[in-house]
Amino acid sequence: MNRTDPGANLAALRDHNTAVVLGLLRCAGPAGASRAELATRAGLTPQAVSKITSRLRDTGLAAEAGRRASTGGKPATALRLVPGAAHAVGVHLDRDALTVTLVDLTGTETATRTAPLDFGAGAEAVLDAVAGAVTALLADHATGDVLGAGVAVPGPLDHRSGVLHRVTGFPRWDGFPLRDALGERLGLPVVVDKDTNAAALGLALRTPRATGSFAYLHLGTGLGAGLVLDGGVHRGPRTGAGEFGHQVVQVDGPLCACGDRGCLEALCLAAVTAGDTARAARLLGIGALNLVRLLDIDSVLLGGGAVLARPTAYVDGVRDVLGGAVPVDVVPEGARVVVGGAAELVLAPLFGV
Amino acid sequence: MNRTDPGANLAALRDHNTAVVLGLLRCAGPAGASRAELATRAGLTPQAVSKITSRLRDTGLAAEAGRRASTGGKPATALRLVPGAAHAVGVHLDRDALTVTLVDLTGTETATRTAPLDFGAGAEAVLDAVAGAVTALLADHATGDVLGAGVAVPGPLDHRSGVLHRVTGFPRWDGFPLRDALGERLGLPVVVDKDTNAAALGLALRTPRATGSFAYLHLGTGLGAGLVLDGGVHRGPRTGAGEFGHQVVQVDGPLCACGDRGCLEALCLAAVTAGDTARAARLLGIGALNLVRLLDIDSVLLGGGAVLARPTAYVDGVRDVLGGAVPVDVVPEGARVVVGGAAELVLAPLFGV
DNA sequence: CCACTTTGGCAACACTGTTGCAAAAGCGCA
DNA sequence: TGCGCTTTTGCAACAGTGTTGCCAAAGTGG
Repeated sequence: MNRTDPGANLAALRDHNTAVVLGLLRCAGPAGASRAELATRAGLTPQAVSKITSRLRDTGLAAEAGRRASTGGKPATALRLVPGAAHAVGVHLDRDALTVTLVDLTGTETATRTAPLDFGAGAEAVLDAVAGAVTALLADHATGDVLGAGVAVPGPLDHRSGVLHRVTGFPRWDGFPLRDALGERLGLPVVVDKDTNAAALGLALRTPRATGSFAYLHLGTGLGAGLVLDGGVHRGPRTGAGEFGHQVVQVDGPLCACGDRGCLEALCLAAVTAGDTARAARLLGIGALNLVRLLDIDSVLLGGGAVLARPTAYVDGVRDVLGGAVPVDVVPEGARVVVGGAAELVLAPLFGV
Repeated sequence: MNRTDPGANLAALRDHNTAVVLGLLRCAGPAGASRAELATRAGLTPQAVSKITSRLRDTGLAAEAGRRASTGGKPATALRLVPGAAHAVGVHLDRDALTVTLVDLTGTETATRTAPLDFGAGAEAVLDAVAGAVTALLADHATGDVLGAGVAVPGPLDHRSGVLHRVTGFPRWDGFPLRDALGERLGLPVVVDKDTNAAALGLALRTPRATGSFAYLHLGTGLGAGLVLDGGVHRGPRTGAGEFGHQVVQVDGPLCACGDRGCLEALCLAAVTAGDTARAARLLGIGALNLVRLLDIDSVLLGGGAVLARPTAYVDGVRDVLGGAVPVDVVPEGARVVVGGAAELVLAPLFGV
């Protein structure tokens, strides 16, 4: 038996409950929620919620927001997050583009910039570009409290240490300590994760009534997945989870770049290249079906360049294979889901995710 | 964002820490562990551990077990679980056999009975058989404290409500409330789960230094999996996770009983029937590789009738496909892993699993 | 105008793990 | 043998959590 969750003390208890309340407040949105509502939803007593929200108001993270209509007694006082109380930077490093964004405590994007990028130019050049873009973004929209920067990168890496592994096609990045290097440049705490995981995290926090488990399938220059199980991103012990594209769906099929045969990614991308969207969508659906059956997830969300170019075709094709077992949709934010999710890497701990 | 883990109060904090300490004691085995060791491992202060273990000694769950050798100071007092302080019953309902077992607090099997069973005979007959076997088992090995009975069943069901879904080939069981019906007969709390989940849980608790994530692959009359992610059994919202056998690995392949084409189970079982163990093992390995890549798990354990009949052939075949990515082994307990795991369904909450 | 309901705060409380200090019990060296 | 040192454990007082009991505030509905 492993012990990943060790003993907890009173401070941990307080932080946990505070995160739960903050999460409920975030879900409630600008309309807010009353103390009594929070108590019911969190399973705490009203008094406990009163104490917790009192601390939050002292910190400035939450504030009262008017009265609700009465339901037969004293009208409730709505509490809501103060959006400007904290900010986070999101960075999306793609093969040919750099996107940076600034989000507030509620996850709303305040400002976004995009610039072309040559990811293959090496660490120094890319770090310069990122630092420049982030500094300019912060200068234009000066805010007091920037908690840190979340960075979404394609390819394998170690989430905890923030070190890149072998980024396919970019050997110069092998083993680069991105988190520490960028953290030093920016003078901010930095969190690094795979682009698919960032997107999945963003969706988990963003969707108003997100279900407990879902998969984000990203079909772009590659094919990968971000998995949210029981409300949290499943990264695996080595941040290697989500290798959705290299599942074998055709034993002894065509050779894939990874060396195996019949990988879903190879088949799917071949269909995309051939312009056979129907076949690509069907193959994507087969992979999704395998995943749904193995993990019993609640819904499937599609994204990535290929999907966003022909959204309805892919949604219909995948739905057709899944046969209504679970809902299928395209991510509402489109390509922005990744950079938004990157920023959420910084905010998520506040909400206990 | 979902809120599956709501607010916690002091009682929850105490229970959590108690479970952590009990889990560590169970890992320590008969040799036990000192208070200082427990404190380090749990991340608690020695005083907190002293208080917690004091409560455990009052309850009778733990006891002192002699002195350790000194390491330069006062020698430590070893604490260990009292095996007989609590017992649990495990029931394994298979298509043609019934196995019941009695385990103590440490998960050690005290007594086991096996009898032939006609699962298709319907609920009443099977319940009679189970009740008879359990009563006889308890009469022979009278112990004071039996916490409950865990039941492992093949086929889909709802773990939380204990209601069976459609058990393949046995329509008479559709929608049967097994947990409540058996609970009433036995006069004990009953927990129901899929056989593969029970096995995985047993392995998670049993293995001395279990890694955080692994998969138990069961190749018998069907092909299924039990998944342990981050130390806990992943069942999915509807207890539907682990449908490992119906992943498509051959697009447009041969028809499977489930209606799809190219399912791993159909291909694998065909190879088993044809006596082509090498092919069956290779196919199993391909499925395992898909799973390892998707979830980044630490190890793969094989079980089930077909595997246990030719263990080395399967282990070698699967290892060959996985290429050393993760360790592969056959479950040490053999077929008993399921009934042992069934009993652990009852004990697991004590240890916070 | 008066019950009644609902919301939320104040004060006292019970219980958690924590801190400070001391005793117990061994080792090692003079 | 005596002394200092280390390590383990316990007692007592403490800080801080959520809880309970009670009550004021502020609406609705008769």
